[in-house]
Amino acid sequence: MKGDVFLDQQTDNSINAENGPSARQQEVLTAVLDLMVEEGDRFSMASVARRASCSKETLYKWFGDRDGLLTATVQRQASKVAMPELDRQEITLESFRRGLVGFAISWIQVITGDVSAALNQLAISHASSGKSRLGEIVLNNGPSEMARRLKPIFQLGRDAGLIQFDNIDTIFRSYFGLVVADWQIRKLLGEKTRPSSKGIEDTAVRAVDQFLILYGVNEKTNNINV
Amino acid sequence: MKGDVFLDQQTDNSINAENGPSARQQEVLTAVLDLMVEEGDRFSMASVARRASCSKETLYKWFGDRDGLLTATVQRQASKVAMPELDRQEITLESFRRGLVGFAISWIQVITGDVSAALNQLAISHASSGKSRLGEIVLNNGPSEMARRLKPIFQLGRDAGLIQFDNIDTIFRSYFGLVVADWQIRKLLGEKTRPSSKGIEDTAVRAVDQFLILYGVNEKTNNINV
DNA sequence: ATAACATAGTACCGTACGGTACGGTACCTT
DNA sequence: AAGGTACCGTACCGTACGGTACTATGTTAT
Repeated sequence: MKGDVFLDQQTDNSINAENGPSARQQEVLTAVLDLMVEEGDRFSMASVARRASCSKETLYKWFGDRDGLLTATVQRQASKVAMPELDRQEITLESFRRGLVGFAISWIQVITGDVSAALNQLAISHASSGKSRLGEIVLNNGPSEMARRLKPIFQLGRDAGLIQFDNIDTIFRSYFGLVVADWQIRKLLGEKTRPSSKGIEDTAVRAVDQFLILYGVNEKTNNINV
Repeated sequence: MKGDVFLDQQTDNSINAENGPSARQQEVLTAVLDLMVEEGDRFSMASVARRASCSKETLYKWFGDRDGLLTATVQRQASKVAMPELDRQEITLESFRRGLVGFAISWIQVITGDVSAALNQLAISHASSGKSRLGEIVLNNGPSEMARRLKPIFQLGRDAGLIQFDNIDTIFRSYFGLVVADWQIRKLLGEKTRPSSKGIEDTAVRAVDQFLILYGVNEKTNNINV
């Protein structure tokens, strides 16, 4: 009998809440990510088991069901996608600009990469039917995380007298738009041609130039937020 | 025998190439679109037949297979999504600005709407596994179509001495970024809160203001493209 | 040593769905 | 009236897949 407390002595093998997935479990998640990149959402649990050399039963014991497996993979990987960092020490206009350009370059590289695209595609597929929280997770680790990282930087820039703005959300949205532009949606819709490093760099430099025209104080009268 | 020309006298009931889908066929496609909005990609052929009050056999006779049905729906609908128009007659700075703002408002409304989101989500899901051309179709009717409509407008603006730029692709990308910003990706990832009309208007006005700062000639020294 | 447990491998079950076949009906043409 | 065509409704088939059960093989703890 399934619910019998005397027979039901199995220990709990699902992901450890505090330590996160074990080494072996992470191997499995890596395999899942590979399959995501290769086949989108169309891989089966059997194919995961095959790829990871584990049994299906183990998958279910560890992750509950398919959704749990996807969620664990996205959760682990979304935060792992090499996200740009900005050095808070530097504070001259030139170093500030350099920092923003570097951030922009990394960002464009990430969103036009296969891993990020696969995660977003999967999350978007699932978001449409509201069955899982993958969309939320990716949103939280993508755009929202970028906002979290950038906003303090903008504030530093303002404190240093380099830029000015009223609304932190608005300035973030401007930066987002100028940097990401249509790169992401084109990639998500399957456009094959990835931009060259040169193309990415040019876009980033131009985006930051424009951003500083709009919000920089050195560029005199141009700021509409005064 | 299947290929026997004498026995194989059936007429071709698939979509007429020159006239497009018949009225009845369009009814079916409308039902499919509704299901797309409601359930994403997870509706079955049986549910389509039920909703459209037609037989599955008819679906297959008309559209070949599930992919054909999806393609027909996306193809018909993607171009139908109420896309902003710009009046080419007016040519003063203020009317030019008004035109750009109106276009931006419509655009944001479209991409944050359920129909557009459903089409993009479906196309993105299918793009990941490269099995169908839905991504291409949506890309062609979305971003690429916007570019086709906007570029001549920009050229008009340049001819009228209102804006200046070197590269038509670059100026389009700037406009795209400032207007679309993160609205679309957030919607695609399932963010529930739709922006208010006021919020959309504000964004559009701000985007165009910034756009004109970057590219307008009246705004003096600010243009980096001189 | 031996008992308890974890895991790989595999067989199996139920179901959902894409696709096909067929009977019945309405309409159109001759 | 008779034949043909298009269509609806439904039953059916094969397959793929999520999920479960069972066995065999270590591995660890006592």
